[in-house]
Amino acid sequence: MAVFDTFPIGVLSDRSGVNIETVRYYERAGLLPKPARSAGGYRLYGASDAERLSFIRRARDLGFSLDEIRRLLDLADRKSRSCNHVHTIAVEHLAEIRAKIGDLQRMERVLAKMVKACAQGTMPACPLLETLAQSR
Amino acid sequence: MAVFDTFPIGVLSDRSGVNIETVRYYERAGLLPKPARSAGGYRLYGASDAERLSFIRRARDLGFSLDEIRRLLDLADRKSRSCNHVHTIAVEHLAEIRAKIGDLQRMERVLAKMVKACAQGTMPACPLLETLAQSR
DNA sequence: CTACACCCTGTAGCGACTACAGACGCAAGC
DNA sequence: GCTTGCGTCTGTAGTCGCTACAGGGTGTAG
Repeated sequence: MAVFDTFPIGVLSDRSGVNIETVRYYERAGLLPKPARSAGGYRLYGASDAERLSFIRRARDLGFSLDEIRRLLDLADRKSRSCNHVHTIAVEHLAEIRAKIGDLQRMERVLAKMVKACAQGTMPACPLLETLAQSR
Repeated sequence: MAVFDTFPIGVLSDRSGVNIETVRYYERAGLLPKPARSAGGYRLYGASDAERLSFIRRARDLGFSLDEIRRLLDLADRKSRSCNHVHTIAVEHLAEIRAKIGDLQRMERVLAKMVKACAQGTMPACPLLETLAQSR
């Protein structure tokens, strides 16, 4: 019968799409539990580790910081799954994302205006540099 | 008559709104020239340094990397003010900003949907955590 | 038995700062 | 002239989220 099938770090890396070095980094950072080891000292992972790592990767893709993810994992681990806490973290994070979008859009507007004003030819003075040089 | 009036780093910091430590960092990073020194070894700055630092700060506010700023300053210093180069740097940077905005907007959509699906009450299972845990 | 891919630890690097520790400079008050 | 107290100096280490080695050990297929 199939016992717990375990796999080394390279397989985990391939399955989850997370770099080997990053996996070890997550372990050091306390996001992944310390895995079992083979006789020779190799890390041995199981299916639950792959799941956890996938969770981390998806949360990273959504822009959560490792600290936020740590808190999410804690909530999941403790099964004190008070949806409240999770909801709070997500809402705060959403606000951060929206603020960043706003900042970038403001930058975009200013830059686009500058670029438009700057003729691409070679000119005695560059309006782009001058715009930046002006004191406000 | 007023000779070159110079001022120490703290005044430069106040005038430009750039942290003292950051000013020294910019010097190490080659963005600011090495300033004159007082008999006691204090850095002595002049008006042109304040201008240069303000240029850097405004460019940073627009999201230019220090490397991009170094290139912009080089162009300005050499007076080989080929507007072409400056324009190219700005256009590339604008594309980066737009890409970032796109990424963040995608994150926002996914997160907002998740948050909406998650009732704020205390539930046995949290739809938010589950959404993240699902394999795709 | 050898070759080779894989894995191990530990350390250093990135970018753009920020935060010290421990020493020195400088101006004003007494 | 001496003390007080702030400003400044250098050098180093920390932050975040990785990534990239060096220099060794492990596991396995031919």
